[in-house]
Amino acid sequence: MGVHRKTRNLELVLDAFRNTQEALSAHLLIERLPVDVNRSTVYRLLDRLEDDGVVHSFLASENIRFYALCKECNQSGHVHSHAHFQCTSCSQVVCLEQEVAVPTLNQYRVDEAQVLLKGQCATCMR
Amino acid sequence: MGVHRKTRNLELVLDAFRNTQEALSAHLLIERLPVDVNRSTVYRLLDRLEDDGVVHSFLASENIRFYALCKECNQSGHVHSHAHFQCTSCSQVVCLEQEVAVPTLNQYRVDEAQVLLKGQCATCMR
DNA sequence: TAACTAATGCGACTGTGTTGCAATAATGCA
DNA sequence: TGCATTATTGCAACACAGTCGCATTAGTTA
Repeated sequence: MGVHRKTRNLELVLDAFRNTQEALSAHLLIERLPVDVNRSTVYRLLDRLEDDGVVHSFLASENIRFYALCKECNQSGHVHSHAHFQCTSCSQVVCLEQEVAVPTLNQYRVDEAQVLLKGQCATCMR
Repeated sequence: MGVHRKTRNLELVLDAFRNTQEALSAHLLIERLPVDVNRSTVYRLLDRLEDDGVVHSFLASENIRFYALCKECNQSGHVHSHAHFQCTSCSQVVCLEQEVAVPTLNQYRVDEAQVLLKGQCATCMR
C-alpha cells in the first residue's frame, strides 16, 4: 500500500531479485548490490515490498529471514503456500513449485503452513 | 554424548519440560524456572540435551528457537519428523502428532522437512 | 523552480545466542 | 569420609539480525 517513489535503491533491490533464482537474506542482498546501501534502508525496502505483495519472506535456518519475488501476490494479500529448500552445504535457499496442502487439525485453526526442506542441492551433491 | 552430572539446573530444566505440553524457548524456559539460572547455562544445557537426543529444537517465528522433549530419540540421532504449531495470538508452540512425509524432489536430496503450522489455538479461538 | 514529504543514512538500541575464563560443585577413588 | 579431578556454572563481553528516532537528501507534483 505504501507510496513507492522510483528510487535507485528500490530498482537495485528488484534487479538483484530478478537476477537470481535464489531467495536472499538481507545480508546476501546487500552483498550483491553494486553500491553500498544502508542496512536499515534495505530492511525497510523489503518490508514495503512485502506489504505490497512483491516479495514474500520466510525463515530459514539459522534464524535468518529470506526474501524472494512473489508470482501471484498483490497488496491485498499473499497467496502462496509453496515450500522452500535450503542446502545444508552451501546454505543456498530457493522457492519450490510444490504447493503445500494446509492440513486440518482438531484443536487448532490452521491459517498457514511454513515448510522448509533441508538437504543437498545438485551442485553440492557432486 | 556429553557427560551428564546430575546437577540442580539440569533437573530443573527437565522438570520444566515435563510439566508442560508446550515447546519452550530459552527465554520462556528461564521464566518458568523456580530459581535464577544464567542464560548461558540454559543454552548450554539445551545444546547438550539436544546432542543426547533428549530434546529436539526447531525455529518458530519470530526467529526464536523452541525446544521440546523427544519421544523416540537417543544420542545416536534424532528421528522425529512431526509438525509444530504456533498460535499467532498467544504465541504458544506445541509439537503435533502429525508425521510429515518428506517429499522427493528432482534436483535436490531432501534429508529433513521442517513444518510449522500457524493459526489459532483452542483457547484463543473462543 | 519551489514546496512537500517519502526515502535514506546514521547511530543507538533490542533481543537471541555464543564464547573465554575464573570460580564452583558433582563425581570417583583412596 | 576426604580429596583430587574436571564438568558445570556465572559473568562479562561479544556477534549478529533486525528495529527505531531523527536529521538530511532527493523524488514528485504543481
